[in-house]
Amino acid sequence: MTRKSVQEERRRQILEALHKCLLKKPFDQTSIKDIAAVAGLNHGMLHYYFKSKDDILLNYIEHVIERYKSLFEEWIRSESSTLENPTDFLHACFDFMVQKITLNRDLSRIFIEIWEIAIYNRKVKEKLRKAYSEWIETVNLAILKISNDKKTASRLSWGLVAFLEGVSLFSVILDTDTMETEALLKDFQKRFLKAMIDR
Amino acid sequence: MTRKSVQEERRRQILEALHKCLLKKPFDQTSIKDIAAVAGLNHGMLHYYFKSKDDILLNYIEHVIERYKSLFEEWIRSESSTLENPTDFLHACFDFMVQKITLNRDLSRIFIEIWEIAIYNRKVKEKLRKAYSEWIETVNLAILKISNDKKTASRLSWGLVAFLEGVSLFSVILDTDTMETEALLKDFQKRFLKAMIDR
Amino acid sequence: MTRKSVQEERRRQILEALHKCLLKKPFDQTSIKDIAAVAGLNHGMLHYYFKSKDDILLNYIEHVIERYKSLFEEWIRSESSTLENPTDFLHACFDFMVQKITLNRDLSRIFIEIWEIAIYNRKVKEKLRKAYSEWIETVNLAILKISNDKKTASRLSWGLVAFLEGVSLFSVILDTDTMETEALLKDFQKRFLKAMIDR
Amino acid sequence: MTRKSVQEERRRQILEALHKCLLKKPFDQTSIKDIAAVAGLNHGMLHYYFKSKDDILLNYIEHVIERYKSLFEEWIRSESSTLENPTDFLHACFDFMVQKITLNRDLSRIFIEIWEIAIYNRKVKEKLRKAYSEWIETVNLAILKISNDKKTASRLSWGLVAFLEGVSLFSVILDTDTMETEALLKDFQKRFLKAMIDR
DNA sequence: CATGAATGAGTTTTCATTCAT
DNA sequence: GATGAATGAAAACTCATTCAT
Repeated sequence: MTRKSVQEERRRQILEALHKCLLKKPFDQTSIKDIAAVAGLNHGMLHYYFKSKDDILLNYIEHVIERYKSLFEEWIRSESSTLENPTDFLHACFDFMVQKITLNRDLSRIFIEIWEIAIYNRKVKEKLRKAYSEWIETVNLAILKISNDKKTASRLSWGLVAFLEGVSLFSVILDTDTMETEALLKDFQKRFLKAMIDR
Repeated sequence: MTRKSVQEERRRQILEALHKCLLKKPFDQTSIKDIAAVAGLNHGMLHYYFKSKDDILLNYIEHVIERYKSLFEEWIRSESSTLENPTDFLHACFDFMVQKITLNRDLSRIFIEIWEIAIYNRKVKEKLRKAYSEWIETVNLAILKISNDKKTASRLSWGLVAFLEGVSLFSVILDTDTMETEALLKDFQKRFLKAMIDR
Repeated sequence: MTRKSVQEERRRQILEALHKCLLKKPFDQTSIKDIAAVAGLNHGMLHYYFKSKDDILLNYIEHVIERYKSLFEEWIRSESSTLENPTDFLHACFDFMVQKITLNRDLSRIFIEIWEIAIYNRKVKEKLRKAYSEWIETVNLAILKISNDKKTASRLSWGLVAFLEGVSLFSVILDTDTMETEALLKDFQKRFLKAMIDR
Repeated sequence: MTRKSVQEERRRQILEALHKCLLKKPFDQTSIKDIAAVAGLNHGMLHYYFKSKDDILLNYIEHVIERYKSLFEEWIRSESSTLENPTDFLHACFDFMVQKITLNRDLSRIFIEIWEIAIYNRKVKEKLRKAYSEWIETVNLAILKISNDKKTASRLSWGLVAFLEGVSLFSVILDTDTMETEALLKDFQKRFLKAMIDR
């Protein structure tokens, strides 16, 4: 492994360790030593690879966002050819988002943590805003393929993503059964998404 | 002022100070001294009136939830007589929730903080779950007055509240213009709520 | 009750409350409020009746010492007439000390606390020294009635009281069964005390 | 210096600092910062090397007990060969205990502190009980070599150690001159120990 | 006399960060 | 590149004491 890649590997190790830590404790209550222990590294190393504890957080958030963004992009690339029908694509898109994001409990927990951080941290907020904007825009583009009402498409995409995040929040806070949440979303998809788009 | 009322006054002062603090910093980064300074009290007093920092938080959350619950109940009491038509009532109910809760930015910020705390704190989670369950149930009852499909009503109320919380989240995270958010919600109300209910 | 006696009554209440507290926690870990709660008084009153927390302690120690001193003196007064035989008196004296002091577990615990305080507190040490000196002198006088060897009598009394305090310590630290401790002391009395004195 | 030895060195430094502190102030009034100052360390280090203030105390007590236990064991190993006569051994044993323990004023002060702590602290009490039991047993074995009466040997050893601890207490509380205490103990040894054993 | 609100110094403990080895 | 010792700031919490009512 090249020197560069060792560095990258270590950095990823650390970010993944933070991920595991965040499933147990909020960031503020997670110490550098906690993360180091989970990463199997000496805590001094974390300061070698990152400027500060906050720097680790910032990189972690970027990392999570990137991961899901590329997952999405990859999926689009692989599916767009097979799903040429815009309506089918929109449905598949909804399915993907629901399965990979909304119903992913660990991810939901992590994002609630990230939302909170964003509220008080300008940099994190900016990253988050950008990520959500892109997500909404992707949905918007899919909707625009079957609807010419720009205003409606814009609001619909915004509202749809907001709805999914609300569902993700509730599934965690209310400990809703995943099957029931899924059924609810399917129901929603059948009735509303269809109705809306078919307008 | 009587002894009793000094006690109550001080406790309220402290909870309100925490409220102001939470608009600036997350709870974990808010020290007892910070709260005391905002409340204009000696920090020792906070331990005189509350068992611990956590006790302040728990009381604060209860206080916020109670405030909005009673606001809601009061509204229902004052409106239920004038809105005998179930559909009108449901719309008015939606309006109320949107205006007092969803579009209340400070409240939204505070709740994002509370969601995060709930993720890692059983007691807070329980309080939150109870509050949301009651809110959903209230909506459910309103829906049931115009629909006999229990399953649908249940999902609809759950989804509606989740949607509102998603919107509240996005309006804060994306810094969406309040007017636009309001318009979006009105749009939603016009198209979907109506459609759904009239089914 | 006169004003004076109310004062005295309150003071005694407080000292007795401290006594109860000391059976549970060391003085340093006993707060003024703890004592007040046990005494059934407002904690502010403790500062009205005593100069400071330390002042309560000093008065308490004096109080305990006085109580046992007067108990002893009273006993001597009541017994000295019936026990004219010096040897009988010495044995009765030993019995009294063993029963009232050495085997009194609560008292032993309290005195271990007082010893410790005395180590670091000149005033307490002085009080304690005086009390032990008087005790030893009392025993010395009893011994001198049956022995003319002043040096031996002096050492014997000193050693005897030291022994009793060592036994009291061990009965508490080693949780020795009281019956066994008593038997041991009886044994000691039979063999040594007798032997020594009869010399 | 190796890593390991730095650790050990620091820990010893801290325990010795506590020792010095305890000669001046009771443990409860000795702060972590006091100990750190005497040890010449940053107070944060004390929490690096020990879990808590209580952990320091527990280790200190163990350390003191171990030190005297091994001193004793070492002495026995070196003397047992030269003192084959059981009576001589018992006398030498008594001499050793008197010189190293009973007449050691600093040690006596420290132990009065430890007794007090033991009264309210189960762990400390257990350690102390074990140490005294072993000490008593050692004496018991020495006595059994010259006496076949098990019951008497057992009581004698218990009483002898209690006596020595009582003397140690009095020498500190009454500020008895060390020479006089020593003479008293020699006297005791001559008369009683001999008498007892020769029975 | 009695109350309990208020003060402020002091305590243990945690931790991000630095740095010599 | 590692390691772990060291620092120092800051946290929550306790409490003797004072004092207005």
